[in-house]
Amino acid sequence: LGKARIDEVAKVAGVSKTTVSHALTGSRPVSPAARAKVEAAVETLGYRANSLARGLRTQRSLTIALVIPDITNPFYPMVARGVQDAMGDAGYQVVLCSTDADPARESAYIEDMIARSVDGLILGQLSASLDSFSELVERRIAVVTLGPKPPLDIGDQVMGDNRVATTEATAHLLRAGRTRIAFAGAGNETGPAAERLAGYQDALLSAGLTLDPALAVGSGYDRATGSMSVEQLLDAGVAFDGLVCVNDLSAIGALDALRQREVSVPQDVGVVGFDDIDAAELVRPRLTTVDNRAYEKGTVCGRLLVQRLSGDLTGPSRSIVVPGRLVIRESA
Amino acid sequence: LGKARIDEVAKVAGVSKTTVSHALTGSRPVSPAARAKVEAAVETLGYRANSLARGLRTQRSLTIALVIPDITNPFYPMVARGVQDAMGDAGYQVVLCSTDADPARESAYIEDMIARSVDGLILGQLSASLDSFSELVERRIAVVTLGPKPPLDIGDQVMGDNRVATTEATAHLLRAGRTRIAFAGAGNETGPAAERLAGYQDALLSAGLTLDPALAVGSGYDRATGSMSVEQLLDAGVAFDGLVCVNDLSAIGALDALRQREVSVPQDVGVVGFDDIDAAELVRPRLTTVDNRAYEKGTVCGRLLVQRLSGDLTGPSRSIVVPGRLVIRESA
DNA sequence: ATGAAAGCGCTAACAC
DNA sequence: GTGTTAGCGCTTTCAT
Repeated sequence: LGKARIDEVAKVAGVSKTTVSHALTGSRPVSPAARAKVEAAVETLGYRANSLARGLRTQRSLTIALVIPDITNPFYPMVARGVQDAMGDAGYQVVLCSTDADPARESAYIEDMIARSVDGLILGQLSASLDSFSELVERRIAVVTLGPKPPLDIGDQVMGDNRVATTEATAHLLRAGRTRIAFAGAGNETGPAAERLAGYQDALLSAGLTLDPALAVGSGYDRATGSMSVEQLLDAGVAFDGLVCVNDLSAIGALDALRQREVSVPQDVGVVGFDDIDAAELVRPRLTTVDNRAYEKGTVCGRLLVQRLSGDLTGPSRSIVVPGRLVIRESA
Repeated sequence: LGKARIDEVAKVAGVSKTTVSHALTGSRPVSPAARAKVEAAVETLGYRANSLARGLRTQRSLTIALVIPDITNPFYPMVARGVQDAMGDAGYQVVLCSTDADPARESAYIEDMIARSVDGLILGQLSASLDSFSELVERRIAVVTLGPKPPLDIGDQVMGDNRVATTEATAHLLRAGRTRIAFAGAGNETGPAAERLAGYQDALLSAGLTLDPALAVGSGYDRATGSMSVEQLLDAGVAFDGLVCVNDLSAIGALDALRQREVSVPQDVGVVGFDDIDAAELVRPRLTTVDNRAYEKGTVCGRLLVQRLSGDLTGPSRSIVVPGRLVIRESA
């Protein structure tokens, strides 16, 4: 049991390999009688087609790879689950590759996945050189990118709306009557920070406020970013009654620093984060933040890829935005 | 570029397919001259061996699958990273399969991975029927299990020491002079809870205390488990000055309930958790807990599998314990 | 040190 | 509706 090949199934069923193959894949009509015999033989032998051989022959592996920068970042496991849920039903196997944000590793994974004849690729964050990408284009491998627009058009993209969502989060602070609103993580050159900062500025401007550079502080995406931002503001004697943080981790750091300096949240200062990581609900006060909808992004990526692979979707690359959603808790 | 096959490399290099193959895999001596020509041809053509064809021929895929119950449980991503770090250097590709704790899905994944000729399997939590397992044994696929001892001997195992670690955590409470120590999550039938409860009891007994059934409350592994346990104790008027929780999530729930009932931690009650999830450091007071060493467990699994696959390790299944480590923070 | 040829297990023309 | 046969791209005897 377990190591049977298609010839044996054919022999036991009393038909040819061809018929077994077609009965199993449904690639051409098979008489009910033959089908029944094949199914019985498969059952008794515990047969399962060798997918290496099948893939070699068909040039399709029913496998797609999800390449992400960091599997320990809780955002990506949720994305992965969404992708799996969207593609599993279509019969695709999802292979997860975590690159640790190392461009060399990303290239290596992509090349390896090509060598393994994956049918498609979902790239969670682009850092690799364009070399690997051009190969993707040449080989006509279906690609979906998750995140900001890549320099080269290599496939469909799904992205968030950092700017709009942050505008909304900032507006929430404004609606509470706050007017001196700071931004923690303003100094980041790369990543989504710039868009979030812009969204924050949009909100202030459309509320008729002026931008005070003294209120835009800090850089990075970790807890230290938040605490240092708060300390910088406090030490400089900059008055503020609201704080928009570049992400949840920095917001949690900010909460720490505010508690330490005996500034009460949300009474004295309202704080909002971005991401809605698990910890946002665990800290006290519970963090008001923007749900970046990792799971939904995963399902959108998966559906897009399935459509491309099945030919249901053709034509130029699409770009889909999955809007963030404000989650109001206690911190603002 | 990119779609070259071995014949083309051979032609460009002016040698036979055979020589190209051996030059690339090192499976037999090749003259320096031939090797140089092959390498040049590979370079110019951007050749990469098709791993489906290679696997079909060699019956090895240099791929192993890591089957885990839930990718959104932060424990497993850390394990995955450990496995990857341990196996990547040996040239193995790690494929992650998340089963959502669904036995059917687990079986399906295992069978699928067999069909894909994976060389080995790391099983993060056993729930599948023994059917799939027996096939693993028949096919002599290398298996490492992570977690409690499986009913059938299917390979090496690496596990934690829930009991001993919980004894240590409880002893930490005892050393602080606490004598009325409760356990939250005592009602769990399955999983690691039973071992942890036993460890807690061990500690009390060896401190010369008697076990008060009124102090063993709650069931489950989530935050509600912890809050409800605390409320049950408080409502029943059971005095306690220490609380051992079955895991961090329940400990965080307990912290919530204690704050709500105005019991101060660690002054009135010392609280310890288990797992050391990220949130343990994020809650206030910071949670004292047991680091279950996910990354180390992953590397141990990976190393074990590499040794089995390379033949460096033979003989009966081994069982390796990765001890937990007490992390003292503020809650006790 | 090198090559010719067989074949891993499967599917898909092509014939009937 | 079914079977025969030729490969998919690679490794590996076996022969030189």
